Amino acid sequence: MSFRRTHYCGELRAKHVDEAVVVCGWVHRRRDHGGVIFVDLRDRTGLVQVVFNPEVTDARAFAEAERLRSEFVIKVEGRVRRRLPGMENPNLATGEVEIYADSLEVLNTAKTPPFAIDSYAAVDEALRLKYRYLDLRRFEMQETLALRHRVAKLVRDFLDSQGFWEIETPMLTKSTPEGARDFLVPSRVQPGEFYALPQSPQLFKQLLMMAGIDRYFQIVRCFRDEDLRADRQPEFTQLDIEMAFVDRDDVMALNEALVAFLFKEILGIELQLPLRRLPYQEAMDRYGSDKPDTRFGLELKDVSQVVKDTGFRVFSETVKSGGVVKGINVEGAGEKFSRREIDELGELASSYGAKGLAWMIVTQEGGKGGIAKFFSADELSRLFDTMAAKPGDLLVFVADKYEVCSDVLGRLRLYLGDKLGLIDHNRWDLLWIIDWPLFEYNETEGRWEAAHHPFTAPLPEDLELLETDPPRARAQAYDLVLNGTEVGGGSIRIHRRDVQEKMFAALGFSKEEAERRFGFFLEAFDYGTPPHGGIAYGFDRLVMLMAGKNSLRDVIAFPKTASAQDLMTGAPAPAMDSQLRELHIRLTAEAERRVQSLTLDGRK
RNA sequence: GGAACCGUGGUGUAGUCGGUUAACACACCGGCCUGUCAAGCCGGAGAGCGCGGGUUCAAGUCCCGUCGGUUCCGCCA
Repeated sequence: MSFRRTHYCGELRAKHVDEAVVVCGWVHRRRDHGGVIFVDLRDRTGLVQVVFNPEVTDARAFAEAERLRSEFVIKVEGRVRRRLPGMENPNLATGEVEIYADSLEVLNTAKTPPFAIDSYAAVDEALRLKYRYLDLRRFEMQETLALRHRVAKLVRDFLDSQGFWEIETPMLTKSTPEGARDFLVPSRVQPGEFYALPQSPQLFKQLLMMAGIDRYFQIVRCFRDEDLRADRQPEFTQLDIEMAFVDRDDVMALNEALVAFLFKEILGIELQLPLRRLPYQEAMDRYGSDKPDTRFGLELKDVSQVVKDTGFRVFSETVKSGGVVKGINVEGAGEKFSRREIDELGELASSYGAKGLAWMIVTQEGGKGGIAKFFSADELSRLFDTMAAKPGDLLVFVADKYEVCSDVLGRLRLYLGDKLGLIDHNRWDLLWIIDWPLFEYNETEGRWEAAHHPFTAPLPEDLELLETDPPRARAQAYDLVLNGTEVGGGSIRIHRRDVQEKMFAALGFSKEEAERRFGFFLEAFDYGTPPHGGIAYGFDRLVMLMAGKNSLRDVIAFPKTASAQDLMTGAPAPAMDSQLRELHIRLTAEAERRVQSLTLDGRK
């Protein structure tokens, strides 16, 4: 059967007047005036008004039109007419014209959908996800999917023009050491053994460099079995890039050009290049974050030196025992905030891990409230100096280890920036965070770990530190931060076996363990590995920010809920006993009981 | 693993300090209607309040548990 569609609904304009057209789509809305019937016909390009007029339309088609309902799928043959003067609809791209229908074919009827496709009212997200194919019919969702497609297309165009090859890497692979929990896939053929789904193609892209591919990229699905957030899904997409014979500046320059290209093409924005580079340590000092939102102030100030001898013991003792006292000047909030709001800040600080939040309000006479009474006039004036405080300001302080102070105040800063409306949402704030530490301390495990991953090269001048003082070693790593969200991160990689072995040693891997986990990779170093480096973007996150969305679910066609379920397909679901047997898997008694109850309730 | 918020016709909401018939808008069904475009007018049907238990003379309203959604902490780069 041929549909002979001549145009998409949303593309009809005045220039098409008098043309005979065939359009197909869904009935978006229907206005039945008894005599004349208007149908807004929808496809992915937009709406066009179709007119069924008994004086023009043949009687059979008109009778059919009377039975049309929302979401019926129809084909209309007709003629494009200019709308009568005064009848144009400026809200519609096709509003200058309409189609006079000659014939109508109902290709499919439709039940009334569980929520309105044409409404902009918020719909319960669970319902949207259950009927995702209906949700995706909404213009807003289609626009986002189109944007995502265009970003992907432009990425491919740009990287192709720069000599990159798109190469696929395995989904069924071996666990890579990226800290997150792996999704495992049982092997039927090798009883008791498992594949891991990739957390990223890290090792493969380095092996491609070893293979002489020189420039590789991939838009690739990655998997991490950790709890979800608005900006975290268990399966997500990375834009993965790797290049050989490059240094840090080469990689950063290429990526700046890429991002500038995307911003210009998608958003019409000219980025100022090169992008700002902020050393990690400075970001932590000033913003308490390794992905600072620098669209607003409220910077952190270190007052340790000012308060180290004060009578307020919480402060002086902290400094004496090697901690720091840092604060934020919440400008104007001394007058604006109620006591209740200040207490809320304290509760927030506690929930972020602070022992407490010290505060005071700056007045003409000095300070009042909170901890003001513990300080002499002289101490207050030096404190206000450091904090750049003026009457009416609210000062908040955390006294603790450096890491705790930074983290707590960094989070409070974000909360306050939002609460006080200091964030300019029209600004695109892009910057690099560079000079990362190579290692970071894992409190729970009680050991040093790779801050980025164990293949990150140290700064050349810090190579020595790998053996003498690892915690001080800095990495040739760089993160790209957009409006306070990490959108990409990468590094120059280690390309010499001796350095890689030192790295493993610094991480406390025994020779045997390194051999067992990465033997194949270490061996590859012996066969001529070029210097190389790259980056990986959170593709969904990038699209989310460019689309102005707050949730990853809005830029993924079929996302999972916060409890990692797919409400449409019902995944995950119990497996059949026969499947489990083939895979050599037996459920625990607890899992067995749970599956039983799911089945009995009819939930699965 | 923890916390908070939410769950009332198909959808979005209201429902006060527990009180007798659960309200409104949209959608839906029928009728009228030849220029609307979130069409209009008239009429109608549709929920016992996520589920289970408890307190009470009486429970959308209070309590406990549970399921689901969302957000945050932990986790995750």
